[in-house]
Amino acid sequence: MDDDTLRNALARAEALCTERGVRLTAQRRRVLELVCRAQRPVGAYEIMDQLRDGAPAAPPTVYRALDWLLAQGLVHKLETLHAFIGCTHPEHPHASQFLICDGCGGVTELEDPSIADSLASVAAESGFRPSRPIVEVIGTCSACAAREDD
Amino acid sequence: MDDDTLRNALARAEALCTERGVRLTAQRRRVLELVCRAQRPVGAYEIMDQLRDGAPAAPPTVYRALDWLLAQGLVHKLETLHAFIGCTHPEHPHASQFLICDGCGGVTELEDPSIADSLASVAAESGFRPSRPIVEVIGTCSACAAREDD
DNA sequence: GTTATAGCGTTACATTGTTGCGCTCGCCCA
DNA sequence: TGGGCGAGCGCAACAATGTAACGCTATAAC
Repeated sequence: MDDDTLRNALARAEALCTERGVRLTAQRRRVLELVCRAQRPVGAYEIMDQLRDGAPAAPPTVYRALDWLLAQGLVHKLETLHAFIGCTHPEHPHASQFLICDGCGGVTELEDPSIADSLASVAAESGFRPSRPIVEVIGTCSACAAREDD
Repeated sequence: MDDDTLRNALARAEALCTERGVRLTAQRRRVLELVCRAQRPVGAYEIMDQLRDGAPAAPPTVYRALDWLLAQGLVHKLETLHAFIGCTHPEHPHASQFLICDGCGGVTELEDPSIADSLASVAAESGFRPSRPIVEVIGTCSACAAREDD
């Protein structure tokens, strides 16, 4: 994420929080900035490491910030990687899908209605009420696949 | 899982391994039996606890057995729970989906082609080659929903 | 201003998963 | 038939991730 995009993302987050009447504190903002800047999944302890310069933060501090950012939909957690990534469209609540490349570590966030619909209808058939649908597809991205095919 | 079903599952596993020319050793069988008997997600350390009677097993032993059982498709790992569950139809390779109730902790394994197809086509659009599609839906099962509605 | 509450710091700890090394047992083949 | 080879396992230590509990501080509401 280049500096402009990053500033843009942070500004949007700020606006969203104001609109919602919730507090994007300095800690939360610091963590959000680090997650967004990375443009790849970052672990909680990696965030802590980056925070050592300046005001160091202990695990509970970082996890509290991350939990809050998750609740606000500003970041996502990738369960298979134990890592976090900035949300690409936090304006509305959504059920995302993630394509995770195990070659380069890159992650693509999708928001495909057909998948969400399939999930919802299958769940409905069994009377199940989804609250948090998690879709993480491990595989090889097109760039890495091309490299492998050499 | 009642005793008959369990014995059946173990017998099927045994047959599959013979057919594949791989070794379902005593350790692996013990772990598989514990996972299948539970009928709910069990953690690796929970398995270790159950193994204390008899021959105790250290973490690497249990994880090695679990990794092997995963590779053979005899158990699944639920990433969101850090837990394992017996596969309900290990005969063929498959991409499963899981409905995970956060009320009772019960898990339903599905194998719905519409979801798998949606995932595959969306991945294909971006040139992504899926190797391990993970779908875990957290929510409330019908029984727990009924109880809540009281 | 006073007070209730959300946020944060700190310590200690819990849970989950891994690395490395060496021994043994079963299997293959000369 | 026995020599070697590799898969499997025991063991010790450790790494990574995530939590609990408690009290202080700063912000917001009245």
